[in-house]
Amino acid sequence: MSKFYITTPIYYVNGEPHAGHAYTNIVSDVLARYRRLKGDKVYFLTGVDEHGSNVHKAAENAGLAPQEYCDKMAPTFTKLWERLNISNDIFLRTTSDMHKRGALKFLTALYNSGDVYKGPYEGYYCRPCERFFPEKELTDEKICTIHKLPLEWLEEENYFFKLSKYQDRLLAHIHENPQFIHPESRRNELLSVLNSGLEDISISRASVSWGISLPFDPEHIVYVWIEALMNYMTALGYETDSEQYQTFWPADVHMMAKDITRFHALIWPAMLMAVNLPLPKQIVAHGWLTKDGEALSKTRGIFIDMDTDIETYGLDAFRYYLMREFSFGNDGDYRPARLHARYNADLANDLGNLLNRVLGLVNKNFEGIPAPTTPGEFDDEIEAMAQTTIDQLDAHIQAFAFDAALETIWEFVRRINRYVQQTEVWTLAKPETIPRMGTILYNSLEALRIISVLISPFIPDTAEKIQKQIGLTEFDTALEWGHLPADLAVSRGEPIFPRVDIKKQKQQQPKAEAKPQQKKEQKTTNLVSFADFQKLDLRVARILAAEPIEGADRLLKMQVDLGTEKRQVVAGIAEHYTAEALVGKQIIIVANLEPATIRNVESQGMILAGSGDSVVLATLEEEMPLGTQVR
RNA sequence: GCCGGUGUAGCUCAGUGGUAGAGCACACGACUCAUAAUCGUGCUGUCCGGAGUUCGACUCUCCGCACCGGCACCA
Repeated sequence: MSKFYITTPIYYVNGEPHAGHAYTNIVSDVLARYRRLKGDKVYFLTGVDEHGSNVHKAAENAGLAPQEYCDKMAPTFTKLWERLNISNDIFLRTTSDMHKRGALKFLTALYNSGDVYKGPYEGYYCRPCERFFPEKELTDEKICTIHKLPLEWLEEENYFFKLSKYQDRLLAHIHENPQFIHPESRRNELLSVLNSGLEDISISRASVSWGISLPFDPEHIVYVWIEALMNYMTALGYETDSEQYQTFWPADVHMMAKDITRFHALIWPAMLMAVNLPLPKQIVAHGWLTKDGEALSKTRGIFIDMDTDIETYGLDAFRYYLMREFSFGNDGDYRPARLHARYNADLANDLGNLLNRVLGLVNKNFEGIPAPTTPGEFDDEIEAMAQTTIDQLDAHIQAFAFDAALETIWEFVRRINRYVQQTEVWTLAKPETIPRMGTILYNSLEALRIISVLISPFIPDTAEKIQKQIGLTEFDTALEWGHLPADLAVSRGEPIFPRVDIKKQKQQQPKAEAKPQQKKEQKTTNLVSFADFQKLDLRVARILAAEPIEGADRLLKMQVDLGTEKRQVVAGIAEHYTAEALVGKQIIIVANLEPATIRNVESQGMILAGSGDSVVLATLEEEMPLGTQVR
């Protein structure tokens, strides 16, 4: 027996959980359940990240104290995990004492390692850019390449972690442990990041108040990302060096979406190296979900309506679909129509109907499950296939190939349907053949029992339902053929997956179309005086010509007519507008913005556009003379 | 623009240096124990395009196109 510690990220509480979170946790849940099935000692962590300025702001907007806000938000996550049947062993909140104390201990250790140093963070700073210029970008004149303004020499107090020091060790580790980052595409990506060099990272924020103070300098709050990573250890009781911690650290799998691999595969291991602790075994990244081919977007109201689909098809169908249809690691397109197809074809027709037909025959012809007294054709093949299915499943799960894993199980399901068909069991209810009939039905039920065990990590409720109908009172996880006792009283109930016809589904459509989510009110924190506003010179202009800028995906160079003069402007809208589509359009530009050079092209103004998940140019309701002031 | 990946039946995808496969969908047939289920048979493909290596390439090399991801760019 080995141990298996799997973690999901801890999610920011400044928003409701969505389908992406659900996917991460379901995948992790499948792995956790599978390992438990194999007899491993499993610890499964999920939780929420409650600190940092984003949470602070969200609380303010909600008119709550940060802690109050967190207390209100955390249950939206726990409720979802219950709904999705997530079998986590702990739900960690970063405002818990356990976490805070553990974090302090870790930070102290990190500090004592000598790899933390206090600024002064000195560098050339551009105020309009609000950022420091890295060495690489500095010119001899020490001028901001964007604003053409002299850079200021600035010193800011900050704590840093010597990430750069670990570049070689990280490289070596990734090379020596090919499994460390999964899938390989992410691994390659991170190797290329490593090869281009690491810079030290700031681990504290002086301007933030909602968080954990550095134990060695209470004036500073630990940067929320750094704090969050430590949760994987604090959740085990790192602070007290508990038995739990001794048993389970290092983590076997850190599961996450692809966007946060850098923190987990580079920064976190380097931090652990610094304090001389073992590294997690595997960083595993999955892709993002899209919906009917479109990126999810709050503002455009594109989201996955889990509630409706779970209501229509049941939780297990939802879990099954996510695991069966998506190729793990790649982005997956969530399509309710596909869920529907999978539900009817795989769950209702193949599996549900198989159980139903076999139990029907047992009910009609026997008192309880018949004993397998009379071997015959195909029996050995079925039994052998049970074993190969078990073996192949294991290989696929090791490789995170959940789609292949389920496909393998379903090949077996289909084989049993064929077995029933080939043997024509229903014709054997005659005195001379009834023992053979009983044997075939026993074999079919035993196959179904093993199938129920194999699918239990994916669709646990269904697995239980199957065993209940077979007549088992306690869930039997044995994978040995023949474990099913004869004479059990079966209790054939309602079909476990009643077919859902399309009409029904269509009726649900209006509901699914739903409400584009209302944009959360964003409180404007920085008020601007009217005088300041008046400084802006906004004007109506027309685009005369537009062309892409070579070497930049997002930029378009445009000639615009202001009535009195013509200007050249650069705008980052190439991903949303083609050059041709722009010509002739009336738009609004900021006419008195200081010129800037972008990608060696001078921009003498700025075009206004709504800018969120998509980008839409700002125009006037009706055309007006060029040069008209906008205010 | 740089780095990496993908491009195979209507759909989702597997695959091998020797002239292509699975599931779904579709058509026809069988069967009737079962949830209009199941089983069988069949169906369609310029295996992205071009050039090259080879006796022979979908599979290797190069060039190109499209799409996806990472980085840069986003006044």
